[in-house]
Amino acid sequence: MLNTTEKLFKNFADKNRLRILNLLQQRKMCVCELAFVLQVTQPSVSRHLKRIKESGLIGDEQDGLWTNYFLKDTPAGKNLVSWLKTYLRDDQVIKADMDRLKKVDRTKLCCK
Amino acid sequence: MLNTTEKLFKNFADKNRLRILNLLQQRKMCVCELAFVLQVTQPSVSRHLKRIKESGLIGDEQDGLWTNYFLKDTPAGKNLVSWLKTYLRDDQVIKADMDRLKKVDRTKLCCK
DNA sequence: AATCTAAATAACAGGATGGTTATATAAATA
DNA sequence: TATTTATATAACCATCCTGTTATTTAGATT
Repeated sequence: MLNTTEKLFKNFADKNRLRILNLLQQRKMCVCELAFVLQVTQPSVSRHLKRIKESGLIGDEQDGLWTNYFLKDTPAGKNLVSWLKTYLRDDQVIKADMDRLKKVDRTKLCCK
Repeated sequence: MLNTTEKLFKNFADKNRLRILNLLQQRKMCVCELAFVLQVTQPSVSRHLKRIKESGLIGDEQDGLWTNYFLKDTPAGKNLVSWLKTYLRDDQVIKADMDRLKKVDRTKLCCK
């Protein structure tokens, strides 16, 4: 319980994971889309996703070669994530993420 | 903003800081009381408190030789901490903390 | 002024974290 | 079946984290 809570909050204790959670609130996304929006490497995103998934906050589903990650409907998590959305709305980095999110096209991304 | 949020959540991303925040919700406490209840060393508690204080969640006041730490009334923090209280209520470690909290007597503690 | 004592700080060790590049895996397609 | 491609994993490195013990600081007391 204490351990679960610690793990839950660890998800929110990193800038890039906050950005990922904020993005997944908009829509499900694959790894290469997230890597593009965050502007970090694909393995880095993969590892963040793995961690968040282990705490039960997100799930994934296969879509051909792509793996879509999405927010799960957890009692504790959803509240925190939706709180995030409003709280970070005016942040410059978050805004820039949202802009890139609109432009992203998964068919033109990744290792090509 | 993103940085502030990251720092805020880092406070909650450690077991002992969760315990400290939970305890401070009961009453203001000095360092040696916290060290006794958590059963860790005084310098360890001092450093945790310093970190939490830097994020603005807690404040401190002098009381003779003692330094009392207390939860501050911050918009973001208070919500999270009160959520903590109910969420962790049934945890064994937290319960044991509460028991020790009742027994603690600062006049008989510390390096003596 | 000298001495106690609660708290802060310094210094250290072991382990976690987060980024990178290189490589392996597995689904889709030729 | 061979190849392509999105993702996962491994290996490495620098940094941070958290606990410890030893020491310093500063408020009280004698």
